[in-house]
Amino acid sequence: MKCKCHAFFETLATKLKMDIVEALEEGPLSVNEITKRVGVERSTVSHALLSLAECSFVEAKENGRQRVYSLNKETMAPILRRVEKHVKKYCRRCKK
Amino acid sequence: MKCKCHAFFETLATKLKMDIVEALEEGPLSVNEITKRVGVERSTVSHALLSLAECSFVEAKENGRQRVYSLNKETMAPILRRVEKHVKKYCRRCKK
DNA sequence: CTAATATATGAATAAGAATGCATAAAAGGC
DNA sequence: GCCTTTTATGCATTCTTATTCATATATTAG
Repeated sequence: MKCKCHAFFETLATKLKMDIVEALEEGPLSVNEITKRVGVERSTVSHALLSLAECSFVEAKENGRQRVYSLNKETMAPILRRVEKHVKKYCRRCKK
Repeated sequence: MKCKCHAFFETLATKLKMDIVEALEEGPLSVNEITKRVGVERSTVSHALLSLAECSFVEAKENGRQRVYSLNKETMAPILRRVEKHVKKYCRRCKK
């Protein structure tokens, strides 16, 4: 990497944000719907979504007073596949 | 992802650890050599290397009193390529 | 225009993790 | 066996970041 963008990984480095990413793998969701699934404060979800959006991991579409977020699958899908592969092969904790 | 392994990203989420990864992209290095390149305490590098090794991002080989670390390219190479692609396309900060 | 719903923003706190120092352990040279 | 080199470990401190609360903004309904 030319660009020392550890920010890429920082942005994904919490359970909440990965929970959000996983929720969005199924399809676009509003902030409210996401909040219901991940079980934390709405404002917390907002903060997380904004940081994910800043790095273009998710994208927001206005829909009336709702904001519907969807995953940047172009980037995320292949990376998540790779991660899963690695975890399956190497991670002692995770493969339980 | 079935496995909620945000630990995957946590482990890569600091400048130091990414500096180490980048140094190792060229080829295996001892702790000392790595330390020279990244410009922090040796023990700090040790700590970072251990956490990288725990997640199998790097691997250590004993060589006398040295420990030579090398990158798990199988996992890291494709992921780093993807990250670079994403950054080039989306990251405003990073593409300067 | 007022009330209600949906989301974002800012500031304070709390939590967690990185870093560095001091020390230990392991290996090799003399 | 002792000293030197290399790396690791444990603990204390310092940073950083996530989270929450309180508040603001925006949109729609009535």
